[in-house]
Amino acid sequence: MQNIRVAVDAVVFGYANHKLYVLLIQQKFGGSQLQWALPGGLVQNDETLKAAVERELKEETNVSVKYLEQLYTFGDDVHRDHRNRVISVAYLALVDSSNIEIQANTDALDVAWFPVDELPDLAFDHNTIVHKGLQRLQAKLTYEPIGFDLLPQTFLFSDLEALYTSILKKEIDRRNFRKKMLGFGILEETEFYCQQKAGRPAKLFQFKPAEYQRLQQEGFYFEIKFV
Amino acid sequence: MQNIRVAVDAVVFGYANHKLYVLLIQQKFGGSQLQWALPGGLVQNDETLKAAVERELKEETNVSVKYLEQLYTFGDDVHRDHRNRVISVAYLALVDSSNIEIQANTDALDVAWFPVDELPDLAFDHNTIVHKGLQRLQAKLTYEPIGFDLLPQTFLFSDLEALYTSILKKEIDRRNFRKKMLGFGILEETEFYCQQKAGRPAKLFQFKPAEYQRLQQEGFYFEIKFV
DNA sequence: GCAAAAGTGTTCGTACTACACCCATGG
DNA sequence: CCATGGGTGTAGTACGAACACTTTTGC
Repeated sequence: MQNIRVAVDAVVFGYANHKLYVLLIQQKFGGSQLQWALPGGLVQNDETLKAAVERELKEETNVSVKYLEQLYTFGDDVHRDHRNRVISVAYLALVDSSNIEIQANTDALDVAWFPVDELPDLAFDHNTIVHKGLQRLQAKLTYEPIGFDLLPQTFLFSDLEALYTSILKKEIDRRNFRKKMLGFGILEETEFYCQQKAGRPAKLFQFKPAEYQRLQQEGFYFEIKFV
Repeated sequence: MQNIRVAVDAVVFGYANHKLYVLLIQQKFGGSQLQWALPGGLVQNDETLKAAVERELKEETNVSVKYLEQLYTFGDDVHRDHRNRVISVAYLALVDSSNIEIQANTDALDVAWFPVDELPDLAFDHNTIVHKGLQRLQAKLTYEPIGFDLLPQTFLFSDLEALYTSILKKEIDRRNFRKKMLGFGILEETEFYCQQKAGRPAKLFQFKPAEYQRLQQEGFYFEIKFV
């Protein structure tokens, strides 16, 4: 008789201060040590996997995501939990973290953003899962315009550029980057300018998803490459 | 109480006659209509997901694969089976089908290769799974040298080319293709020639995985693009 | 000698790379 | 007037795209 539990976990990325962050929680019923973990939990009998992720995120962290895709299913750690074997379907989520109030909801003791480069030891195999999520994000950034899901609706070009360079850990020429991005025709200049920090005011841009879809159907491919 | 079963299914691709094939089985205890289905079955409590796939493939079809990767987890059809909900972790497998004797083993009534373009109605959501597998294969062909896992160890350049054009359904210039492929430096000319069918005899080539790995670590990227 | 498939080079255009100076604002 | 970050153009190069004839064999 099969005795395996099915869980979902979410790697939720946010971007701020020129750094990539992961959303972590401390579970109420953690037992032994209070380790940080990815938000997630068991799937209910009558809900889809995706619905389960969304429910857990709401219950535990109060975020709602801008982008969500299935990442990978981790099920090879046969003894991850000593009572029942658990396999975990991991999801990758992106949020505009500037626009979000996280809070520990009913099921979580605490919730916080951690810079992805400075993670503590996480529960179970969650470090592995985050790593896989980061790899996926890095790969997808180069061939799908998903970076915009980490930014506010209108954003500065310099932020977009910093997002790419910091997540991919590669340098890039500012002029070439701008030329290429604008060349796609999927960005729109707004009439607004940034409330300055210093220096010359910068135009705010926004991503045009509809235009991207249209172009895509014509055989257009988004692609940002670095040396 | 959670009541969900965990299964694995494999999309096994083979290549022959300039066509891509999928390996299908008819299950012994299919119940109602005898539909064709992907090889697969329930995961045992103490085996990894990958081991489960390999076991089922052996039990049902007697193939051993050259390439195996996790594809996607299908779990949103809450009523796929009316007694228990089942989620299925699908794997993508590639075999050198010229070198394989398939046979219905203990658990299968019948086993056969079907051209991927002429599939019957499959059990459950298996048509969807095959489709996803095909998409993944098409994508990976262009940025990883996995086409070789569908070919015999030594092969003709014309076969390699036909593999690409038929799976990706795009034309390509023979000279440019050859130039590019050889330019990578991951192929080796053997001293053998093809037993002719007609025309000028053709050299046999082989893939050098070790050389590919070496280059990869130096930052080399395999990439085959089409218009 | 002809049918069938294999093998091979060059030209052209495009797209990426590298690179440095001026601009607009706030303090 | 200076510090800060924003905005812009050009020249060189390398790579992909297009394209057609010769070679070797079997029959």
